[in-house]
Amino acid sequence: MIELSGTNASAIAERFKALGEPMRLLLLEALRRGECSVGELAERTGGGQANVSKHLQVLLQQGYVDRRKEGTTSWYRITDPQVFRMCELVCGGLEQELDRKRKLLRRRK
Amino acid sequence: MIELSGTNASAIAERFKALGEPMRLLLLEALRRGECSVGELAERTGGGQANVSKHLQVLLQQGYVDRRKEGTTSWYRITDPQVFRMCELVCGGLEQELDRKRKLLRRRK
DNA sequence: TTCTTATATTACTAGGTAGTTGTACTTACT
DNA sequence: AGTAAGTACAACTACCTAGTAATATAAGAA
Repeated sequence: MIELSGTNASAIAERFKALGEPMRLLLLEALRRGECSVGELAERTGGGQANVSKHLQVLLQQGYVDRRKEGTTSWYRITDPQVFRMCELVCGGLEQELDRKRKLLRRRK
Repeated sequence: MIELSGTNASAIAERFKALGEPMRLLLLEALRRGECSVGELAERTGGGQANVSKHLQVLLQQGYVDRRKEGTTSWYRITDPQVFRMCELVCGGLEQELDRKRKLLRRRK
């Protein structure tokens, strides 16, 4: 088991950081339906081609997505659906956090 | 249920980004044992007082930790242990990723 | 009050990164 | 060969942020 301390903290932080960007989350969400090309990902997310390609490299390096080349097009797909389990956890935390802040606002009235 | 798209992507990314920093992961790990003051957290992590304090503000804002003031000292504690579930998931992914890269290296020999 | 302790905040610097533009590369087609 | 399409990459800019040093704030002790 990898411990959350010392040298490993950097590697683990890198993996979290890769998810800490709205565009990359949108790309993962778009890939949820299945394999997709760079061009179509750019369309779905509304991002520029070069930018989408660059973000995909980050996700690829961290192993969140995999790539398959066919002719001139690159097909990307989710490597490990566990990513979405993490998103659910962080969404749950987000809901709790929103509730907490709503209560604080109510208390101030 | 919060959807991973549109406006929410930014809020979710913020929560991931808060975990995408080695020092903040070290702080969470240090807090795993229980409530702790800023000074002791600085000692345990080897960070400067100002830096530790600033990182704690980020974790506080994202709701990962909670604060209790007593005299001049601030006591921080983990709000939701689910954070560590996320760390386990990302650690699992990290191990898979390391395995994958080891295999790639072996194949090149 | 004055001094000390613990924490938060400000100002600053250096390094990192998202987004864009332009371009190179690769493959397929005619 | 030449052309077109799809992707990756390099250079650039603007912004963000981690870390540090200095200072501010607040509570308690002498």
